[in-house]
Amino acid sequence: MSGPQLTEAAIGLPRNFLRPCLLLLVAEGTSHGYDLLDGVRALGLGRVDPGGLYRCLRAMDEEGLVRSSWEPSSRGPARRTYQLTDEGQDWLHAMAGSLADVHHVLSMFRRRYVRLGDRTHPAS
Amino acid sequence: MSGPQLTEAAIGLPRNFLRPCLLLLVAEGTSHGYDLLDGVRALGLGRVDPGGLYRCLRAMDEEGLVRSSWEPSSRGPARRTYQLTDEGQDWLHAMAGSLADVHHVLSMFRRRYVRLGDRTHPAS
DNA sequence: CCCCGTAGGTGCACGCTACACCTAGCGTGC
DNA sequence: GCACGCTAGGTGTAGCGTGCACCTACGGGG
Repeated sequence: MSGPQLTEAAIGLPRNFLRPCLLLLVAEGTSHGYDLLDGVRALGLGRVDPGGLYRCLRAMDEEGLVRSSWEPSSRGPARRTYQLTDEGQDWLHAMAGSLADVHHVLSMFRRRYVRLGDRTHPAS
Repeated sequence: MSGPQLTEAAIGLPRNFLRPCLLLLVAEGTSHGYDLLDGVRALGLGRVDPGGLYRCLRAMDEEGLVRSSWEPSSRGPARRTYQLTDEGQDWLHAMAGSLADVHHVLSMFRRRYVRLGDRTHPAS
């Protein structure tokens, strides 16, 4: 019963993709969680659940990749704002490297897939 | 203790990436598991464990994406050879579409990341 | 006979993910 | 003042893919 089992032909995003996304957004400008939620959605990740996002931010805070500070809001409850640390910047750089690798593998896959289609029904 | 937690700045490949890779390889030509192991490594996935690969093949067999048949080998034990079904081909096509989406998201990320670098230390 | 290489397979624990659900502050309308 | 809704942050938990370790079986050579 163990092993890959899908009822839909969907491929997920890379594992841990939320982290580099959040680091990137925080690097682009200090902001708070609820705002970052929109940011990651805009980055192309559809339907991100807030729970995972806050957990991710918390984890990165504890690991020292970001630093957080509570700031009162003029309207609504206080918000926790995040800023990137030097270590976080290093990680972002490293993760960008890994993502470039993934990007390369996907390009390879696509090439092979297209070539397969050419073989099946060669264009004029 | 739940939530993302990494000790190394590594991003994994997309979830379920083994499936489309195996479907692609089987589509390129009928072969057996032990051979596909080399195939996926050549596709860019480093260090694939045989266990997961066989489980994946078994699952796709049960789902009807591939069909398997035992064939005796001239030297060594018998091998299970796999061939793609029509349904498998549909899935491969659908997965290629999903992977194209992932590829696009990664491109977006990369653009944003590079632009961030330009802002940090603008080139002449 | 034992060992090595080929080929296929199982058990299990870890960790990310997704879904549901909850608390608390603040402003507005009744 | 109170209910309500919006903003903002947070927890609990089950599922499932993944990685690691380990195992069986066949065939050939020393």
